[in-house]
Amino acid sequence: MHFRLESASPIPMYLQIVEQVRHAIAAGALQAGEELPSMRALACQHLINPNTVARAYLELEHEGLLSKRRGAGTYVSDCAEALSGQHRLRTVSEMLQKALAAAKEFGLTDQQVRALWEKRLHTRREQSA
Amino acid sequence: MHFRLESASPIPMYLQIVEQVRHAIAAGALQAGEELPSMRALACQHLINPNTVARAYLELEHEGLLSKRRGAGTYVSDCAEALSGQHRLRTVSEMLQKALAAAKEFGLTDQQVRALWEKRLHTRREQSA
DNA sequence: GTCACTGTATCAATGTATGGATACAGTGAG
DNA sequence: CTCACTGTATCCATACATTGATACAGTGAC
Repeated sequence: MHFRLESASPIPMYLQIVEQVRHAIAAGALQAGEELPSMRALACQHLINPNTVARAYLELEHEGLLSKRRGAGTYVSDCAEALSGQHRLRTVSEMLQKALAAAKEFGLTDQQVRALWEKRLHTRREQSA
Repeated sequence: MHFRLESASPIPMYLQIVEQVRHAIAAGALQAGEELPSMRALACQHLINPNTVARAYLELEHEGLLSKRRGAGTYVSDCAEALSGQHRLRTVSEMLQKALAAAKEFGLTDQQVRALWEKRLHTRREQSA
């Protein structure tokens, strides 16, 4: 597992780690049971504090993506891939929910909302093409 | 203009003011040219510091919704309603954009995204009914 | 057991967000 | 002008988020 961490980024280091691990699992680059770099190893490699890595791994453990064994190491949990899928769907769903809530709060009509959606959807297709 | 401010809320006081002014303008409760309560008056009324109100009014001024005259008072700017409309559309559009970006990042198919959208749209209609 | 490795726990340093205290400066009615 | 009102600017207190320093505790190869 290779990390690209930028201390200058506005995104906190521990979140960069969290997101990159999540992404790697989602993309299949990290398989269930695979071992992650130890907290100290990763910390040394990127000149950061082990606590920072610990915090990232802890959050990922809470999400069920990682499972740690004290004295042994940190591993991708068995159900990581399934959880990852659920997590992705839930995340996008919640973002859409919030956008719709804002639209309602703003008093936009269904027509206006649908128009925005179609516009964005087309923009997206052009970008990915 | 009546404010409902809760110091216990997780939303900062100055943001509560910002949002309520935005909402009042969007709803037409505040008309162009109308005067807002002075910073001190509003601060005294809600037992907060004038600086907090100043911060809210400053942000609203940056958005173009308010215009201040030192020594005179704070007023709803002439183009507030138009700006408000643009702002609402842009905000919702950006939220949809972010949701779609996340979906793309997660590798969700167009079908999955559309399914989530339809589901959320139906939920919304039930709620508002 | 010993030792070098794992993760864990506790406390401190720093930066930022939020809100407050206080003094400064412009406006306009009298 | 004078005075009571406007907004403005500067500095401070507190809380919280982020990161670091350091010591503790479990594992497993030898």
